[in-house]
Amino acid sequence: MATDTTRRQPTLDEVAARAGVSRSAASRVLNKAPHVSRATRDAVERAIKELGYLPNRTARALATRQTGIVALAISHDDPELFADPFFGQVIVGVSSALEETDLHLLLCLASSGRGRSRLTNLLNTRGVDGIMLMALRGDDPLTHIVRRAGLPAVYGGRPLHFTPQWYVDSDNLGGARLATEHLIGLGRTRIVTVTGELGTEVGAARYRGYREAMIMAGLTPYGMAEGDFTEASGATAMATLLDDHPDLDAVFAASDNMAAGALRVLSEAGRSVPADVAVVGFDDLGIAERTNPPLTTVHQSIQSLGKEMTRVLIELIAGRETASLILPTRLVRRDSA
Amino acid sequence: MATDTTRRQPTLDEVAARAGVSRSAASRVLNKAPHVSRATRDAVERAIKELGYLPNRTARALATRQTGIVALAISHDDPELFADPFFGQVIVGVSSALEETDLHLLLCLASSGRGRSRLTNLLNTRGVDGIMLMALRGDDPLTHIVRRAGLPAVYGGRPLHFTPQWYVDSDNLGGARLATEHLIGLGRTRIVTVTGELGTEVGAARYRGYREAMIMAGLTPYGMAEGDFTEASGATAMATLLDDHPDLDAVFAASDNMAAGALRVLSEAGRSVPADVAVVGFDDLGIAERTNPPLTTVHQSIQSLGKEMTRVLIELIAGRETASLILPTRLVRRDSA
DNA sequence: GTTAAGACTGGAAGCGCTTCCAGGTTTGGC
DNA sequence: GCCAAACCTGGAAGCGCTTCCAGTCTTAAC
Repeated sequence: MATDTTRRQPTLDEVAARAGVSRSAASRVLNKAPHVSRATRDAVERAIKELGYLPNRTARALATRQTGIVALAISHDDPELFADPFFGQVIVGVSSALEETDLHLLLCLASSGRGRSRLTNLLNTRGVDGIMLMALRGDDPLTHIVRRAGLPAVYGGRPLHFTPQWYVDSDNLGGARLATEHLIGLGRTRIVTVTGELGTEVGAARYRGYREAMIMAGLTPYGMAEGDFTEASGATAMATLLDDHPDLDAVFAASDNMAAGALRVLSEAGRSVPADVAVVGFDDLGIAERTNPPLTTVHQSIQSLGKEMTRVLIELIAGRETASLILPTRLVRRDSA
Repeated sequence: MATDTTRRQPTLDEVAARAGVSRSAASRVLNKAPHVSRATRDAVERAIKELGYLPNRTARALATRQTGIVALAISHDDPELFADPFFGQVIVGVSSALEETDLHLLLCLASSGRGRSRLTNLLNTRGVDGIMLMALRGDDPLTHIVRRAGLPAVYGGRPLHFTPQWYVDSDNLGGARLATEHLIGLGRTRIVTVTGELGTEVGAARYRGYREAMIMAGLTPYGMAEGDFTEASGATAMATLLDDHPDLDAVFAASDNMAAGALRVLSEAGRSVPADVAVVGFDDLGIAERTNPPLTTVHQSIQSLGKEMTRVLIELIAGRETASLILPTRLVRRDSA
């Protein structure tokens, strides 16, 4: 069914023959290896041009044991959540870093068991040169699989209870502290927090940041309710908090989505933001500008996260020295606090 | 730098040796080829298990001339727009269709010239078995590149002025007609439209649907303004339309984003929705539920689009017969109309 | 008891590239 | 003018798998 314009690509042998040199010589000029005379180089290059030769990726991969492909694996229970702009940003970052290399990006949605086993197989059959992992739960089997495969691996974010050798993460702790300190600086004292899932490192770190800031300011953490980063969970959590602490005067939500939910509940409860209650979110991924009022939030650059992960992975693959890193976050002031 | 657990994977030769058969025999059981005796099969399978053998992807690819990888290329001027949930949905759809096969997904963001040349190279070096293309402008050079590569290719949406042999598209024309007819059914007669870019097939088709519905109902298209599918452009267009046709009583926006912009402008202009002006959008990708009031819109399933594209591509690669298709759209009634 | 049609099997030739090695040519320092 | 060191070169051996082919061995029909 495929169109038949598939004229067989010329091979290196044909190039060599046309240039009147051996295949090894041709290969050498192809790879810009040393020990090639000017004459040979010219002849081969001309032959390449005339034949429109392009090296076959697979053959080269077999000989060099390098596929030229890196995987980005996203592990999540619910594939739907992949539609979150978050992942789009990661991909944009990764792609931009890859653009200067001749590595390509293989995307693996490893949500189901099937997806995970496909990924395992991909790694064990040496289908990729390295892998980037995102959104892992603490006990994700993927961590073992990856470790066992013995492939260069970089984590985006750190799983809870396991710090991988190489990772890139946002400064969740610092960001949460920033947010809380901002609220404190506004004179608020009855500050509550809507946390993300505490079973994830992100959720836990942002909660820790809140607590640390409160305690360092001599305040006692005033109240908390756990959400799961979604808008709906933010609304539920906010409702609970209003019940338990009717006199709260500020809330730090560990995600913009949850902050949006909180904002809605607050407005329904007749509290005005920021007059009665100041609100700060976390992420700054678009939605923050569209809430009412626009959300003061902690900005993290997800594109940079993707870009840096990729950079680290490239170094790893090249066998060069590199290091994990934590990317800074910063407060973006809008109207909600 | 890579962890050293990389114990070299056993090869098929080793499996054959251990099973006491030839490599060809081993290969045959691996590929479930006929003409293998029970004894041979058992011996090989045991050896495979004992050695933990897994075939090397690259070697197999070289021998079969099949990489087991398909590309999804997204061409867009602005890589940022990739963060739109739209693409996430496509990917979820593609992944789910791929899950039952042993094909993997290579993602190419071909926005820049560099990205495009990387893609060209990937195709010409036989790096993938087939390709899916999305978001092409009418004159995108990618169409030529792909055609020349002579690889199975499936388009998601049709470029303007060029109907590819294989594509999967949403029924934009029908959807727009549905939306407009709904407005007409509500008794509105001064219906305007905010179009998407008319230089794209989607934009043009949705505009055509609006016109056809109007004319078939004996109404004259009441006014139009071109946007580019974004919220900002929708706001601008709406402002223009209000200026030109102060008495309009309904608007069909060719995307939910633009509808959201229109909604904002209408509310600022003191028009109440749907009482004064009824509004219908297009896409139904999440934002429609969050506008104020919630948006009546035309639903299209982007996940299905991705899934179907993949299905068609798989058939193409397998050399089986298949066909392009147009996916139905349907009206989702909420509060704006 | 033949014999022809199948069922198996292993050898060998690929797939298209890289890279080691040994031999042959140049260099340049003295 | 001599010799070691450096430079070039092509042959050949891989990389790990599939597949064609020509044999050998069964089977079963007559």
